[in-house]
Amino acid sequence: MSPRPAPEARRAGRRPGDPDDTRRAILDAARRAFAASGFDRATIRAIAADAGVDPASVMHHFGNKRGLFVAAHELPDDPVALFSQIAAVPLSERGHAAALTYLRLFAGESSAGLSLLRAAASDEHAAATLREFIEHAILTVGVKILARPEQDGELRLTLLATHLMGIAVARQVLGVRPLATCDLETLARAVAPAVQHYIDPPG
Amino acid sequence: MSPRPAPEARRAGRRPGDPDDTRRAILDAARRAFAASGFDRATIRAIAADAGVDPASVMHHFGNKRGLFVAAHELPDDPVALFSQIAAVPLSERGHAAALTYLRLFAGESSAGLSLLRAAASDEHAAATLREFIEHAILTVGVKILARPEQDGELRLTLLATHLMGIAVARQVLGVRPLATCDLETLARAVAPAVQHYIDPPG
DNA sequence: CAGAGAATTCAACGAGTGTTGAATTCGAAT
DNA sequence: ATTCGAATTCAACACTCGTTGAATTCTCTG
Repeated sequence: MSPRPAPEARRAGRRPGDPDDTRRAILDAARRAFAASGFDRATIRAIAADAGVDPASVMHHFGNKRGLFVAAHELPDDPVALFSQIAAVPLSERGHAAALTYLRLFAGESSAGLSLLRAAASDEHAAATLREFIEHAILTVGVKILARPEQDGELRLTLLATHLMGIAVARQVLGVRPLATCDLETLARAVAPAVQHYIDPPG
Repeated sequence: MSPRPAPEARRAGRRPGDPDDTRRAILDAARRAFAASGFDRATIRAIAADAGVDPASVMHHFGNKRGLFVAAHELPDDPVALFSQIAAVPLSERGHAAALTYLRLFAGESSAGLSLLRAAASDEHAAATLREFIEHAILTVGVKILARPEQDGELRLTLLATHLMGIAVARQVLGVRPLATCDLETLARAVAPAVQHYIDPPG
């Protein structure tokens, strides 16, 4: 008899308010889902449900699943600023600073770095994105943090980056102890000497 | 008129020969597929086709997809022997030896280590398997390669292992240069000092 | 040689996925 | 006020995948 439909059913049609709120809610849910489950296992239906939205709305805003993934991984952080921050500290403490900076890049529940890393394991597009970020960052700004850039600098910086990426994988993806139950600060202190070695090799 | 069916059609029924050949062919194809595409994207249909076999035959031999995955990742190598090999060389060269041993663990097109690593990115079972292998190997035999096991030995060994795992990820999953285009020997030489630091820290 | 059981294929089911088109409602420009 | 377009939902399609049950052929034992 009552003219309104089922109490919990949302009718079709545009909602009052800013549509960008919907967009942001979808992106947040997508980042959480991709970081937790990787590209394949994260489903648009689950992301839409988490964002309180219909799956078709996700398609409307981002075209397809890959478009959503790409939009969710546009890095707001400028890598130049990231590395400059390391180069600003004295040479003897750059190992610790670099370790902390890199580890933070992959920490957090909806970290774009972690999400990209997870996806890269089985998706060539994600792997290419991460590869190009690493190579580009190293070639353009990374050498600034080195003590003597002339000799094998590119290789050393790459090893530095992959060392810390490996720690992030073990910590956040595999959950290897004692890494997973260790705060970033003490972890950075333990890694600092090795990282410092890549920045400023003796001899 | 000819009584035989279509030329390329294989009839149902048991084949002459050793059924273990089929089993081995399936396992080989599975290792290739899992290492190349990860657990989710590797399909039983593709594995069966690669092995020249019907998908139902895969189910008959291994029960389900996870059973196939587990069977394809039963490690033939004894981790104890692996680490003893490192402990056998003089202390000053253990960094190089450890690097080479670890990197080989993930090298190769159908490496079980690489395959497990790829799968671990999105599968909790695979992640647990790899985590337990790393933790167990370190706790039981890894400490033998250390110069002084007493102080932070567990953490140092874990960092060593994750360093080299990170290199493997960058090399084989992401394809980061110059790592991907570098042979294992020169790579091991470049990493050796950092690894040595974890085995025998100065001071 | 007869029969049990294993190996193999075939065809199909059922579940889950990304995606689409139509219908509906709101905001903004004219 | 009207109209156009954007946002949103609903229902459904098409596809792929893992898995299953029946039918067929081989091997092995007694």
